[in-house]
Amino acid sequence: MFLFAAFYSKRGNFLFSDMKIKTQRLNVIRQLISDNKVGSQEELLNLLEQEGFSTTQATLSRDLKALKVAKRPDIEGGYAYVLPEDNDDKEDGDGADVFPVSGLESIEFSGNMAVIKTRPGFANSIASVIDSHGPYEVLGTIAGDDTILLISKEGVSRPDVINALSLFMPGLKKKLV
Amino acid sequence: MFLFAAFYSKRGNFLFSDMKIKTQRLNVIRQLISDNKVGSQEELLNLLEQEGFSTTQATLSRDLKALKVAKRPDIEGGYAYVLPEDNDDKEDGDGADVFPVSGLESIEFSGNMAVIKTRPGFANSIASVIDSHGPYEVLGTIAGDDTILLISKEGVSRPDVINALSLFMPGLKKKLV
DNA sequence: TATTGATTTGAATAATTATTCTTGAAATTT
DNA sequence: AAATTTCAAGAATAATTATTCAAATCAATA
Repeated sequence: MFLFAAFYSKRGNFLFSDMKIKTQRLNVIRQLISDNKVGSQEELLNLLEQEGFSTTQATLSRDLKALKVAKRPDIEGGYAYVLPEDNDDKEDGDGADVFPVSGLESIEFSGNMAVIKTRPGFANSIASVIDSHGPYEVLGTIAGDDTILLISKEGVSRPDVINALSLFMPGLKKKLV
Repeated sequence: MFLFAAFYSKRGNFLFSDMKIKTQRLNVIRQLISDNKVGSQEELLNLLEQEGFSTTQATLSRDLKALKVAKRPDIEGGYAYVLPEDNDDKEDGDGADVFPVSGLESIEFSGNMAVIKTRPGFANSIASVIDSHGPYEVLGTIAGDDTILLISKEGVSRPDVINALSLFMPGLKKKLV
């Protein structure tokens, strides 16, 4: 008998908590959407099945809302879901930084928090970028002059936070302490 | 009896052609969406009524598709339509140019075409920006090294083209010859 | 251990949006 | 001037998506 027991849900998925499986699913959804052209929730449902996730359209609707995924007309006639970061087509060759990456110094975790150091005066603008994207994994931020305190949602791992932020903060991973 | 007759449609709208009224409506839709927070097509329908446009949900669905308007979850729980350019939240204070505006020299019309002059080597990147946004009013572009030829859709006026391009080409109006 | 509260989720349903089918008006051709 | 083609758009409907409601699970507390 183990001290740390694992559970199976009624749907047969391995889980330590509902929270955990939900976060996993959200991450997979993000990947699926950015890799494939997904035109409907039913389509996404099938892709998720192939990844071993069994769920329903209702849940997907909620997930997509949580991830702030937009549905937009595709150039090729149909529709496609897009992640909040993908909205502006990246790298047109000349594309300057939309994000003030230059101001970013470091990011380091402690517990369910991260401390982000910036160049003096940059904390607010960077924090407001984070806030405006409102990633699911982030509970909130407080910015001083050169430091941001970021509180992550319970049950969310550090890689989850890093991945979520990286979507709109290019080069973030290089700043990890 | 006049040589140039004006017509009224069965719906009582003044028009010289269906094309004309459609283009007008598309422009108004763009404005309404960027000014107000519009959460559904029915809502948009009402706003359009107030602007003097009488139409149906079916037409709006088609219009929004033509304009490549996306529907995305709003920060405040609901949903909101967003123009293809608005996708990234504007002016966070530090916002650098996403668009290579610096390369733009001039734009001048002739017939249903416009000739856009750029700094040497910029034509392609600028044209690809235009193409990637795929505005309704633009039929297509051809880029050389420092010149772009833009063909506008029939029935579309010059201001229509300018307005459409201005949405993602800041400062364009100043370059008008 | 019961109880309470908070969360996630599925099923059913409501609401919304896309499309089909058709009509009518304008442009084009014969 | 007919005849033909093209395009816009409404009505109806199909398809899709959001939400309501109930059930189940986990966490926290008495």
